[in-house]
Amino acid sequence: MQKFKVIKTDKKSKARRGILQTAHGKIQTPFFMPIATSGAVKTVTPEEVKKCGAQIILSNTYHLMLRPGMPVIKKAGGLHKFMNWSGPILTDSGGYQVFSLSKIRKIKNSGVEFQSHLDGSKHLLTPEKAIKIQETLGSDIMMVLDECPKYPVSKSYARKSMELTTTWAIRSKRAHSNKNLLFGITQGSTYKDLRIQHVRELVKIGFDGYAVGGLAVGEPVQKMYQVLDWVVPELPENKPRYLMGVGKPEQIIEAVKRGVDMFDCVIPTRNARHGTLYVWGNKLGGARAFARAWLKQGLQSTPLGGKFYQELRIKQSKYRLDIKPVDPQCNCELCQNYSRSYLRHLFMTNEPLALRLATLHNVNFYLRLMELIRKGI
RNA sequence: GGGUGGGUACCAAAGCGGUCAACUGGAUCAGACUGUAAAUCUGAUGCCUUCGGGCUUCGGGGGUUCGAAUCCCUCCCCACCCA
Repeated sequence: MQKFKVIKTDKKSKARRGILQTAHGKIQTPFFMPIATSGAVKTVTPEEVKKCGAQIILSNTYHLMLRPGMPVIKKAGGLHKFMNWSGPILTDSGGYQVFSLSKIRKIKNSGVEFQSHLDGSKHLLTPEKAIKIQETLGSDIMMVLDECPKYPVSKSYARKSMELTTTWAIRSKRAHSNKNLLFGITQGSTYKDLRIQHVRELVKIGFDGYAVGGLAVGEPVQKMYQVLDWVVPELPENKPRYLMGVGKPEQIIEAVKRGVDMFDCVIPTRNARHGTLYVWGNKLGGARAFARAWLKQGLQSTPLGGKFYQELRIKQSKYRLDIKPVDPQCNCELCQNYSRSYLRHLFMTNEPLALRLATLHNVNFYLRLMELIRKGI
């Protein structure tokens, strides 16, 4: 059975629309996954996330392994039931924690040994174990365990790391025992020959989809786009492509134009909690035409100096007396009912409501963005 | 009326002869955030600056000293206790 189908391709770019079939339903691509690392999109409920238009969310193997632990998940009947999210869930393998928690982990051939940031206990996460945990979670899209190296890395290290990731990919695939999707993750840092070599290796192993990993870890954005230009053409047309951890709105568009179908990022949720709100920078009236323009003309020709949106830092004092909504064009709970002045007040007084409203707004923005992108293709 | 303890930057609060424009919180201001150890983190917060430094501050006034937020005198104010 074909689980991914491209239904439309853009004429002027490599952008494409598609449908990805998962155990918990179909997803329109390109899509964005709000992040629920520990089984919750911070500060909001799954019902609210769904209402924002989320088709799928992302969760994390490493964090759920430590807390609540698999016995709890098993007792609940899987992560979907545990957190009351009935849509698809993609789970990251813990590979990103190799990067983000680099101070408390050791890489071995067998896997990654983490020293828990919670209680100091040691946990060896092997490729097999990562798959097993993800199967226990009931993940619809599982990711192979990989090593996400920092930027910059020496070529020799990048090669070594990449080779390890390949052997882990093979072991992951071998351990994969249910019908849910398993994605490979391509690495190779910013080295062209490594990137190309690695995609080819992974395609040869064969996965349900392919992720481009190891990006947005500090490299210049142009390099990130360049890596996509090397890697995506090597990927099969009939498999979904996932750019892990990206990104800012314009980066998502640039990646879609390069043929990427899937995204996730903490930016909308984390920045919301930190008081940065995403606001459309131009009329959304002719949304479809507008989106099409972004895709075809590129961002240089769009308004606001290449940006079609603004980052509104609501804590700035200039919003103290601003009684306008955060974004008059937005239909979220925040913008429909509350002023900038009030939201700023909620932030300044540390009211938890601030985080919730801001999160709903940003998630709404990102999902709306994806909707426009899909319409534009 | 008597006694005791105090008055330090926007607030709170350290400092008790030089290394003090003054620890530390808070508040405020600005910035960062990319497969979430993040409702977090970084920086700024007397005035001026050619960024070397310069100038005016620790309730008011006076004094001691080479030198005072720090010691002495005096005045003002505050808190608590006793009458």
